[in-house]
Amino acid sequence: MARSSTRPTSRDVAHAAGVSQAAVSLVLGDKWRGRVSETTAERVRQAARDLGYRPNLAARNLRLGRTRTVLLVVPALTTEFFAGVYTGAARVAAAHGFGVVLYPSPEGIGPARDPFASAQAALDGVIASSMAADALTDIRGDQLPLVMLDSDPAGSLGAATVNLDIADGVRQVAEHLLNLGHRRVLHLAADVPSWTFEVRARELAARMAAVPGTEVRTARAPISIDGARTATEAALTAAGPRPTAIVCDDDKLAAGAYKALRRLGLRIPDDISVTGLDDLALATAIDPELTTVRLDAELFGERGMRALLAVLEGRRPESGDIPVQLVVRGSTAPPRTP
Amino acid sequence: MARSSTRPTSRDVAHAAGVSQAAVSLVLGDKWRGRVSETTAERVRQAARDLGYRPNLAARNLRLGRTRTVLLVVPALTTEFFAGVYTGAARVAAAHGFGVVLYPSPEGIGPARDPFASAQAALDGVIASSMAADALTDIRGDQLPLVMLDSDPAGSLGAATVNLDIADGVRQVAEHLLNLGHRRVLHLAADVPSWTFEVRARELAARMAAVPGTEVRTARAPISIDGARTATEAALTAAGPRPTAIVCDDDKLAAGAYKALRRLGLRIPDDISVTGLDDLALATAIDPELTTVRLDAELFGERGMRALLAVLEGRRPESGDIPVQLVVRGSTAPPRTP
DNA sequence: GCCTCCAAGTGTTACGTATAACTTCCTTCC
DNA sequence: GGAAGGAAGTTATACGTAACACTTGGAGGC
Repeated sequence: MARSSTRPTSRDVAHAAGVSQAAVSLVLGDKWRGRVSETTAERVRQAARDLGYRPNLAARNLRLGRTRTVLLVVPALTTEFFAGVYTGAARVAAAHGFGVVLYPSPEGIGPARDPFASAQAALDGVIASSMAADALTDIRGDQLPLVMLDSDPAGSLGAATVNLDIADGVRQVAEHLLNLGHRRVLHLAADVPSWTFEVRARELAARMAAVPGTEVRTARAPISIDGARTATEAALTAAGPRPTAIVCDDDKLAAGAYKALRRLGLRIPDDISVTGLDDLALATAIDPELTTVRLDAELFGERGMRALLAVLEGRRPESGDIPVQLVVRGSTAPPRTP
Repeated sequence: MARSSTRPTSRDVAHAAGVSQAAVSLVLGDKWRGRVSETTAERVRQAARDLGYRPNLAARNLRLGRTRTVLLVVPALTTEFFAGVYTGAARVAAAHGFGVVLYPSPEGIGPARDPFASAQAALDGVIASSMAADALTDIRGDQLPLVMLDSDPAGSLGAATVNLDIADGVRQVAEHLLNLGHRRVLHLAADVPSWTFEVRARELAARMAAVPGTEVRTARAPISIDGARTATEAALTAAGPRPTAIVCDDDKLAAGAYKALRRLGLRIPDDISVTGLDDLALATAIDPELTTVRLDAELFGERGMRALLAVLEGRRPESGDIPVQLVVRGSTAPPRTP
């Protein structure tokens, strides 16, 4: 009988089934067709079940030289957006026998900022959000296959990129506001150095500038409700004509803008329109519901994982941005008076 | 020179430094004092740096028979609550040389529901939220050290438990509402079979029953804004006197209740009071700001990890529930008329 | 001058798995 | 009846690391 104190190994299973360890490996690895008889295979499977055998992953990983595990580096877990990205990536990964380990780029996790130290797991590759760029120096150190999410295709050091078509989303927002008649816009920008936010600023400016008489002012805020509230209040109490619409870099900032507007006694959308970007649950929790751009987070994660699998298999990753769509709700309306 | 195509091993480092592989292991493992001279040690470290050596974790894990990696099983990533739990757990883990791998119990991730298959990594232990109970059968299969978060201390099969003092939080909510004069309460309950929600129902009922003339009705809803809205609308349009307060099992449900009340033309808190539980960012994003119970998610995670470390080292985990605190905001007021 | 002891290493092994290479036995075919 | 070939396994090995047991050369003690 096997030693009960320690986990059973494939050798224990072999002994119990009266075969060699190699046979166990063949059977459980599903490579036994034509090499082991059906009856023996069943005997092995039964023994494995009886002993509660689980293969030692460390040994398997060492032997195979790969782990079928990838790391997903995200900026934070505070919104369901990256939860969606994980879900999509994990679904594709599972279909290919891969696992996904999550590394939330830390804010205050402490000294071990190294994702590899933190995740301990041996990895085959990495998918990283550009917003978590601070964690990436370590990653480029190892030369693990890398896929960047929402990152500048030109400046990614040759890593494959998968992008949402944020530029088009901002374009849709701008057209929507212009069509409603807005000309003076406040851009509530995320105070985070990341390509995905630079794109918003650039595209909004370009689109508005195409129409004469428009004006875009910019306020910067950290991505938090309170930070956005403060920045919005400051921007709206400053000198000059009040903007008729606020374009926010994401929904969380928009929620902060809502709070500022309530404090200032301004009504949405009567006095001022507000738009977001993400379409989180938050967008329909606030009143009025937020006009925003829906991002398909799960598809984003799926595409990221598929791109990484392509890199791992030496194929070229699928190209083309992921489409996004404006969702018009109650927070936008024509400006009151021209 | 080392083969450039494949990752350098400790043997490559040894060769470069002109020492044996054993010496490299001693130096880099920080066990060289009195065994290797300072100059040799420095030479080894330099060689390791030059080659960009990273130890092969699979080999180390196999050799040591442990991975210094634990799995954190959470029900979902859709709120910042479990992000906080992760942050706390990861902080403590890092201080002890451990890594934390996240397994969000899937809703629709697909066939590989097995956390071990999904996380691939070899694990030393598991911390699991009771809300993710569906994933736990596999976990009990292996006899990995296990710590349960927010789980019935009596029914946890001997696993260590770490709990928030939810009962006390509900008690505080009930006292607050009773003091304001509320007697007819609707309990908007999460339609999830979990101890942490059972506690809420039990404690609320007990506390209200202590005062004569009180009445607690219950509505069940899935934990989503829309589900909560629907359930609340149904409950409030049913026959019988309208409740003067709604006690929600968490903040997300409260946000749904807000939407239902807006649709029904009822004002908060004038017509009806609402309370939540969690104190998410959402709680201050909605209008009026939500009276709720603040849970210290990070401390929860820290305590969970410390308990698991205790189990791994054969010590007894710290006992005692984690205190929580009522935060009174604008969503509660005395009922209009008695 | 010989024994002891310590510093500074090296040789070797085991962890558990997957698989290439080999063996053995039985059937089939000419 | 002997060779060929396939079915059903087994034997042996390597993956990269950590650590135990051993070696060597010199310093120190009496």
